[in-house]
Amino acid sequence: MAKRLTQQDIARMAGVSQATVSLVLNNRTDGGVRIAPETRARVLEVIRRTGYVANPIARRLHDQRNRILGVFTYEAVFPSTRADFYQPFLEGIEEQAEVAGCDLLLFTSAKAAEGKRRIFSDDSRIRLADGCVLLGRSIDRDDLAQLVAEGVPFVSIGRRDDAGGPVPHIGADYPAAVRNLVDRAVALGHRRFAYLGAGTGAESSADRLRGFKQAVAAHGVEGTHVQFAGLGQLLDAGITAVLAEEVSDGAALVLAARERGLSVPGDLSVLMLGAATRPAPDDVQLTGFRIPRREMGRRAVQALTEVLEHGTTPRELLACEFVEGTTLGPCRAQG
Amino acid sequence: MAKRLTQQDIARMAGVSQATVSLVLNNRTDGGVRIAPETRARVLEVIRRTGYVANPIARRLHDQRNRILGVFTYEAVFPSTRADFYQPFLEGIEEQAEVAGCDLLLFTSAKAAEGKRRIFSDDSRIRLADGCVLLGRSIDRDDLAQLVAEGVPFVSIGRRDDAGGPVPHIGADYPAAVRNLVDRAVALGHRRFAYLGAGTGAESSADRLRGFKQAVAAHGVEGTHVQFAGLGQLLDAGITAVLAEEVSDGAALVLAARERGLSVPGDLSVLMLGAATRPAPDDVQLTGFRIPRREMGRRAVQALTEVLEHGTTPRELLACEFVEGTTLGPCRAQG
DNA sequence: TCAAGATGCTAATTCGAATTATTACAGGGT
DNA sequence: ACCCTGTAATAATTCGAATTAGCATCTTGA
Repeated sequence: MAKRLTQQDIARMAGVSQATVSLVLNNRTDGGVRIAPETRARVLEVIRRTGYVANPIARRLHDQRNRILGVFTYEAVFPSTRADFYQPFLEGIEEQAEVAGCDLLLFTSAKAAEGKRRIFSDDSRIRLADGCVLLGRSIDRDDLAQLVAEGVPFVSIGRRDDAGGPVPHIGADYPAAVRNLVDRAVALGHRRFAYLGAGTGAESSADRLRGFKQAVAAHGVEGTHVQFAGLGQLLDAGITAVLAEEVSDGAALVLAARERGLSVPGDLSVLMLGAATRPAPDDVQLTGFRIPRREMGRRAVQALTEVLEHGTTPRELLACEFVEGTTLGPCRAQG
Repeated sequence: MAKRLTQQDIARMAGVSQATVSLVLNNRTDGGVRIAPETRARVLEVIRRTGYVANPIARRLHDQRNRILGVFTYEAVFPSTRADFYQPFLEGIEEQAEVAGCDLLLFTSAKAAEGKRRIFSDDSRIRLADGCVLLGRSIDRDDLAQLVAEGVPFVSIGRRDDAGGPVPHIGADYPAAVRNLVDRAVALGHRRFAYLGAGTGAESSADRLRGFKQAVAAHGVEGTHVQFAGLGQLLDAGITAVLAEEVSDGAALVLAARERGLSVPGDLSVLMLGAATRPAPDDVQLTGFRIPRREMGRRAVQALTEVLEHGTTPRELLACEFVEGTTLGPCRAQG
């Protein structure tokens, strides 16, 4: 394996110093730096002849930045079972990283204890990158707290509660998105709502439920929260509009209603709160909203560069776009 | 902007010298190096508390190892239009990188001149990684030659022709896979074959066509190569079995035949040569073979570690699995 | 003629971690 | 006291390029 040429080698060949080679190479003319045209030409000629290129490693050592942005996930991102969830985020991340001229480091080495990666372990590699984007439905609280405490530059995709300090994040504005859906349903005459789903655990779940509660309170209408529920229970309770946290649950409701000969949205309106984490049938056009995943990825990388440059703590919620499906209609229950 | 911690910082906090920190960090016990257990513990404690990791840049400047493997592609890998192609490879790459305890560096910074990234540019970052996996249907010949010439450790996914020297690669054994298809068709009575597709350009295309020519020659049957062809031309020429390089082309043929009231494989057998680079209708079950993409990704990373450890030049073709579809049947043309 | 200024280049240092050579200090034996 | 042998840690150097301070040498102008 032929040894790489160094600036020292070039300098020797051109009969100048290493410093001169560097100055010529970087075309420096500012601040009292002067190189005679013939010297410059001589150096350039040697460089041209030898095909020398600066060693990027050495170059990077000098400035502080590695131009590497980390992407941490608790699980592998490429398996097809996971691709649906991660892919849109990653698309945005990649796009913006390209703009920023940074490379992306996927922390595949993070040892998986109990099937789940950890950010901090015996030899955490998180600081290999200049900064890091965190990706996942929920992030370990202790990991987050440690990141904050240690001042690791990072941005979470998805809003996060404080963890010993504010957590920089780019999230989706679920409360507003859910309120919007309730507003529309109320305008169509609905008065009895149900929120179907966990509504707790991950911030994304809690935020949706919070938006739901705010909205029903604001309108003075009835709103109940059920973790699981069959179609029968909902109908028995006089519910006319269901907001399903999981798209697949919403879709299941629609299918169940159809099987019973009920009409959606005639007899029941079903709204979905964002995207699926489980596969959903695609023959049901649920009304709801779309999470701007790709945009979140982009903004997260932008935010990360802000963190790196100004040490700020950016927090931002992006609006979710309303999706006009076929499962929201006027309430025609007995009034 | 929180400055990165250095070994010097750790040393100060632990009340030792930078050299000691390095020795502890690398767990050096050989060659007369001794660190008192309590000193070691103290240093490790500071490291643990601060979450310090060695700057990969500095480390790489000195010796040669980051435990970072690069992944180079000429285009973004995450956009959904590209995900189908890259994802299975990446899945294998990620899986094996995890086994090897390495992180993956996606070269998103490579500036896109004319819409295409280049491996080598003014400030190539390819050497940030210990080694690199190259991914793409075709790889620029000049880039390849330069990689070989400069002794950059890398492995190409997909067979590559020599470029100023042998190119390390993990490919799919297209010739064997295509020969196998022809063998089966001949056994079913087919005597007039057509190869539909480019058959040139990327090695993967050329390899398929080569396998086709070998097979028809070996059997002494008729085989023609057409870049584009309508169903009519093929039938007029008495072709009974078509091997389509592009899955979508094969599927189109089948649909065209059905529209004409012809039976596949009754009147015409259609075989597909691997996977789709363009979307194909999924209601046609083409007979052909499956490219072991994920396995190729895995093996490429394994091969790369071999390159790194022993400086070898691994070249290997993986077998493609036969896919029993519904479009290959006995030849019932006039015989 | 001699200081002031311009010109052209280089020595020395820096970045962060790894390594080698070396020092410092015990305690033990004579 | 003196030498020897472990033991424990550090100073100094290295990698390749970028940068700064500074040293020669040559022009000018008074």
